[in-house]
Amino acid sequence: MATATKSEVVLENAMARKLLKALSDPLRLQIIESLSGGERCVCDLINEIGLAQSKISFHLKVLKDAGLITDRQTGRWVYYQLNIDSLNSLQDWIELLKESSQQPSQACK
Amino acid sequence: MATATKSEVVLENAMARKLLKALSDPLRLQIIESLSGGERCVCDLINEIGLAQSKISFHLKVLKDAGLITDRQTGRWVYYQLNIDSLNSLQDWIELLKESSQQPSQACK
DNA sequence: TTTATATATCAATATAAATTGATATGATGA
DNA sequence: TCATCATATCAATTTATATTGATATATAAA
Repeated sequence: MATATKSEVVLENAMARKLLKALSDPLRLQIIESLSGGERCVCDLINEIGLAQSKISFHLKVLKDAGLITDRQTGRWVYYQLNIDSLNSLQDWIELLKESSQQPSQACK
Repeated sequence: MATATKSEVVLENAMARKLLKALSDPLRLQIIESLSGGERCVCDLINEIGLAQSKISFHLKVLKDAGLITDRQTGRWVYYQLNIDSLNSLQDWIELLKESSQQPSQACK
């Protein structure tokens, strides 16, 4: 795993915060899991997940604003896809967390 | 990356949901980042983060319930540490998401 | 014992986020 | 042009979550 300078870590933290927030809703996770099988148009997501269109649309926007998904429009349809870069960033952030996390504390007194 | 059966994926999803929810608060992220430097007692966290004790305590409980951190008591002090297993699970979950996510959709019509 | 210290919990309140139902936008085909 | 369809947006409401300040618990020191 690549090392990171302090300022890179800080940048990653801000990004991680955004990503994690976006991933913290169960309906958004359903969307993410659906998209993990490949690109989907909104109409398919609505059918698959079986919930109100405005709801799906709202959560897609949250995910897109966080950079977790990208969209492309073709005619009337909009297709969404997972953004692999954001997932990689999140994995990197977790990797950094692990690095020196197992050092025991000094005893308090 | 190891493959996973369908049922393993489902299990991981439930765990991922819990972990992501717990990680979705900025104060909890501060705690996590502090613990990423190694084990800390609550008193140190309070000083480092500079916030009300009951607040820190509340968020530590959320993180612990999610399995992200473990605690050990010594005398009056309680020490918290990141749970590496939970971080690994999260990384694995992300890895699975990526696997076939780049397949393009069929066109809608 | 009594007192002090570290941490946890709780009820009340405040804040943030999600849902709903309606409407808007923008593309297509009749 | 008009009607229809896919998607996005919005205001009002509901629901979930975090904060606050006070109190409880448990350990240890005096």
